[in-house]
Amino acid sequence: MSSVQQYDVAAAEKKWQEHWLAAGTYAWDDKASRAESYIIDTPPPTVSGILHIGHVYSYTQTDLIARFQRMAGKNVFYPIGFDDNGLPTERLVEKRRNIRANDMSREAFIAICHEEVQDAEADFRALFREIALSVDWTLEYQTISPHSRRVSQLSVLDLFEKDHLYRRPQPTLWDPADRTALAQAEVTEKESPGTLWQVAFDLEAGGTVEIATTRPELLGACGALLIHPDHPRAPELLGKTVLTPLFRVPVPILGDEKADPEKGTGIVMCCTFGDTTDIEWWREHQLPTRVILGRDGRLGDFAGFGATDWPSRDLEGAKAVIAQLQGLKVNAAREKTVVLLTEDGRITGSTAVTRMVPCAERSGAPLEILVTPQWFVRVLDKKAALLDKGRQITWYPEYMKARYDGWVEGLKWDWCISRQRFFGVPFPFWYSKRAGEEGKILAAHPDDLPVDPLVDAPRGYSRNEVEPDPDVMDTWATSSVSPQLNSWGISPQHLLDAERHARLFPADLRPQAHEIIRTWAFYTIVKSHLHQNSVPWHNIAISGWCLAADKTKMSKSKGNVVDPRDLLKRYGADVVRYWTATSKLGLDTALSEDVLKVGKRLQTKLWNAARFVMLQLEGFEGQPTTPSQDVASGLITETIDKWVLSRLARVVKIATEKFAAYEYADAFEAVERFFWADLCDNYLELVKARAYGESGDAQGRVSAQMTLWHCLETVLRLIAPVMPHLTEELYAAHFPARHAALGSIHKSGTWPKTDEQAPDERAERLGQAGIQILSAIRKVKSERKVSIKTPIPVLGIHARDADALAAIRLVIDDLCHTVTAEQIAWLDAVPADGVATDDGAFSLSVGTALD
RNA sequence: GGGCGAUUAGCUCAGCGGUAGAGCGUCUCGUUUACACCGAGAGGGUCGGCGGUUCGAAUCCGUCAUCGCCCA
Repeated sequence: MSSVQQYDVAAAEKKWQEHWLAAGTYAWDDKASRAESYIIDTPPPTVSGILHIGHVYSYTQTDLIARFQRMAGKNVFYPIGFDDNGLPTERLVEKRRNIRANDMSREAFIAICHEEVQDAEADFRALFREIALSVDWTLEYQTISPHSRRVSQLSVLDLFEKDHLYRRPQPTLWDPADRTALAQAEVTEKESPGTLWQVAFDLEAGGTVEIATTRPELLGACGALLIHPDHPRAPELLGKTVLTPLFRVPVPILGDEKADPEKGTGIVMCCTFGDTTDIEWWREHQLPTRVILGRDGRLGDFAGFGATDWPSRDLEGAKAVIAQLQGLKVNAAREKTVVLLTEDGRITGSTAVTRMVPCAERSGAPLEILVTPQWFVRVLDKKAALLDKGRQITWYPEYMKARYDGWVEGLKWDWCISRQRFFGVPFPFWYSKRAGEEGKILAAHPDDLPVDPLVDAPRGYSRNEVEPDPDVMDTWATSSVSPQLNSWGISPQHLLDAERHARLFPADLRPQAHEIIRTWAFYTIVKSHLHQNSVPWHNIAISGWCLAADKTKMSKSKGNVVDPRDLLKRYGADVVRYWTATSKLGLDTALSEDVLKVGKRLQTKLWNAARFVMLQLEGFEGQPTTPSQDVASGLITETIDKWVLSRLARVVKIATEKFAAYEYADAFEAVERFFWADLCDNYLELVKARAYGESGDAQGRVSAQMTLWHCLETVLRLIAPVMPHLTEELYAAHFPARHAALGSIHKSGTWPKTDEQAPDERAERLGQAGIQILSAIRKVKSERKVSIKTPIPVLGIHARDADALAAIRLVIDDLCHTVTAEQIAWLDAVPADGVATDDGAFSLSVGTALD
């Protein structure tokens, strides 16, 4: 028994964190079979983000599951990685160091990125250790490490070999601010005020056609007008040719049902490229490509303008217009074009409208669609298979799968994975400059990976015979291979460690925040499908967001951001973990001081209850086995003892089932209720007489001690996933021999077995009689405003029937001490002043002593 | 505009076909030898509105409203 009266949270948490790290408590056993293992594919956090309480929330949720699985006997593979690649890091570095990547050499910039990443990683590592994530730190990985680069490059090689990857110039989402191609998943639609202009085009044969557009600056890129076949003017206009205003380029009027007859004038122009519909029309009607926008988001030199596929009937006039637009950013070009159109008398009307503008999620800049050569992963032709993979994964909560399905069904673009950036994994490709095979794609040999095409050369070629691929991979392209990276195997064709791969792939669990289902979860499913025709994981657990106390998103501008390190300093890790354990998967949760305070109280309560139990066990020399065995062998004899052990058995069963179904909040709630209500408020009170040994009932005392021992020992294990430090501290202090044998309460196999003990319905029914009377007397004494210790000289009890009488006789000795009844009178009739118990089984008379 | 969540006691949330639950807060009481970061008791809700199915609905269906998210 520890003589310490107060639990020193900070000291204990630090002590055990250091111990676990040094002892390798959470080490994965690389000899464990697949069946004995539980594999977690932890998504590596992007280290360029700030440390957020949301990290604590979601990563702790994963840890609760990991700890349960480990204690339940699994060999848990629980790695953590850091995703440091990519644009987010570049932007952070540029901001922090006040530099521009373009102002220095690529090597110098990348070196700075590496430095910044070290600091950010250290912060995350410290936080994750402070909240006691039970990760195996020897498995830590970085997406910039040589192994990660090797696997990422192997991934694209495998896709390339299987023809799932292609590179060609085609319309691609383009972020003019960061000057890079983007994928559909990185687009966010923003509402923006705009104007729908009506612009009059001259029909070649005479007359005019009014079209409606919000983007008149693209007029020079117009390739056709589209009209719905049911439009009133369709019969008259279809097949005719118009001349674009200002540029005087002849374009056809085509019929298409995607032209909304209700919108604007019902006639629209198709340009290179205003939106995705333009691309569809361009493909379907084989329209010419007319490039007027540059990569910097400014109007360019209209290269090719005036040639046969882009002729003008007024070349000089058009060139004068071009000269005025060239170099202008899109918005300025729009204003200028409107001025020119107005001067030319072409604007016949305008309406203020709200447009949905596709913007880059990162930079916020409005996106353009440019034709650039990029690497694309074929996904559009695989929707059915990807939906099928989604069905093979169990989603927690189940309704989150709809987000995945909706995303897959709505895909419009193949997945563009090249980025025109610096800090990322380069593509292992070169383009031949040899005569006769110019432009031929040369892939690196798998054994040579990782390669830097700017430095290395493909086998059989010298550096000056090849042109390196200049781009780097999208950060998702590299972070979506974590299941392959950790299992050392990309595909049956590319296994780096076949045995390890068989043991680790697919994973059992993927934790994931809900807003990145369409990116991270989706891409990871794509990769495993294309590489291995497999799901990457069997289960995916979706976590919600941590909101501020006012239930809004935390944001710097609102000033309601909570630094997780402050929270940890104030409450300690176990209490913060408790807060996490009270909310369910998938749901957003508000940070709540109330809940944290309850966690703090639970911590103290457990500490005190453990002290009390150990006081009663001083000098106890019994050798407890399991509750049911100790009952069977006659060591545990008293009804109240069997009652609490049965309640305990029930809780073990519920907690085990709920935890296994990822319902850790329900699991822990059951544990907490048992501990506080059944064990502390009722059992510990009822058992005191025997535990103190004052009655001289030696066997009754042994039974009490055995029971107390089992209750505490089991409860500590049940609470261990949520409060790992406190339970380890108490287990080590109160069960030193067991603790020494195990090394830690958190080791594999320490979860209470449901077959160690079974609920005993008879004991529960009998014990319930005592609880009923206890409760009724507490009520009487409370109503009469007297202490529970105020003696009742004669407690009269009338039982409804023989069963009730038999039940109450079994617990009456324990009960008398608790309610301070000095004598019992068994009544044959319901007493006149009787107080009935809630279940009506008994009627009690306390006499006049309490009045 | 489509989809998905949420809407239950003052607050935070659980329950998801069979007589409304927990914790916090409130009120009353209690120095009971583990714990006042405690214990006992009390009060508090026509389960967002309206329809429907059912012997019976917070729970299933429809619809509307408000909030949030995802996607157009």
